[in-house]
Amino acid sequence: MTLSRIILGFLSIQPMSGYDLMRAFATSAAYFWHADKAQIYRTLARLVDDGLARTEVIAGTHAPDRVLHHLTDEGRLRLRDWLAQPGTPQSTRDAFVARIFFAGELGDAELQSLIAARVAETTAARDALERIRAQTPAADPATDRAAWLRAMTLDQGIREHQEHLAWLERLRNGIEGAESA
Amino acid sequence: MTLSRIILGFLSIQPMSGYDLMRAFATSAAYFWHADKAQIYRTLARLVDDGLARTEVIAGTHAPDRVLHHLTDEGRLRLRDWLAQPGTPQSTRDAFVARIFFAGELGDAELQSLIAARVAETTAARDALERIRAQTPAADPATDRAAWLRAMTLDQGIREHQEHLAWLERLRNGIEGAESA
DNA sequence: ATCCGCATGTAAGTGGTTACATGATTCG
DNA sequence: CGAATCATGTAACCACTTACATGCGGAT
Repeated sequence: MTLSRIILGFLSIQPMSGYDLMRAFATSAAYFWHADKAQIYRTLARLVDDGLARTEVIAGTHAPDRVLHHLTDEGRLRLRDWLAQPGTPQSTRDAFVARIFFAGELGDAELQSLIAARVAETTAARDALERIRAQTPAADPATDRAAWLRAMTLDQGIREHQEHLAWLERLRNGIEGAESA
Repeated sequence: MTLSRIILGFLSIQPMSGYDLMRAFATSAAYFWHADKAQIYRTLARLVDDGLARTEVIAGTHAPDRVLHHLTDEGRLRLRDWLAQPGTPQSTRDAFVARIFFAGELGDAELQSLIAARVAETTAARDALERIRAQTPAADPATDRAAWLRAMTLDQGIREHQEHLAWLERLRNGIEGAESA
């Protein structure tokens, strides 16, 4: 359900192919939603079946055909309904934090190596978001609210990764301190 | 998979019934993992089938029977394997942030009411975590690392909720500023 | 020639949610 | 005496992941 509405959201910005959406989920949407390509193609097919999107085939000139998906009027209405709906409280799931919670029995070296791997992942994710932000013109809430809201979610994504890195650093220091004590 | 390992993690602290686990997921684990009761009972049954846990029925004296689940030696090994494994990068999913990302077409009032609802939710979640922390004795990494790691995840949960509230406040202010301009 | 990126999808399996079901105890 | 909480589970459905599958064009 949420995935289908997020796809409608992207189509409301511009018509997109399944592949375009894959890239959107891997980049701009990475901070708030993840979607697999199998899911994307399946969901697009359902949106077309339900009349919320329609397809337009662009013959490949020097590339494979692209199947562009346009939002229909019905689709735009449904998107709006979803946007205005107060969300059901979301369900957090983070396997790394779960590991740390139960990691009392692990040795110092194992813990530090888990943390180091996570630092690398988080840094890469933050840098990817920062690269997107660098390509995005500054936006003002009064003149272009849609762009401003997108910039605000991006900023928050970067900030959260930054906070997460600070936490990992505190963990690292705590373990080191205990080791030398 | 991750759910089954988290359950092993809880059983490694103490034997628990399905109901105990439900409460654990609703309280101490709320920050990093959510699990439905149907899932919990199904997964517990599978752990027993696979020999990673065993049951002990406690006859109810003035309450229904409880089925306590104990970790087996095999279960403890598998838990350790999972803990030491470098995690597959997790997949974020937050429907609220997704809404904000696409909410350009919503009116000020609708946006503010979405934000207000989220502030209420997040405040409640943060307060619930703070109540748990208040009941938890301070832990030191050198003396009781397991307790210290649990306290660190709890702290980080609280801090993230706090950060989220600060972001919601910036959103609120931006919308208000644009309105009056 | 070979690899990488573009572009599309299907099939099978696993994980997660919602609705259905039951019955005792405790508190107001 | 009614509602909430404790305690257990099942069935059906829906969402998500992983592996399989194909083929073109451009770069090295």
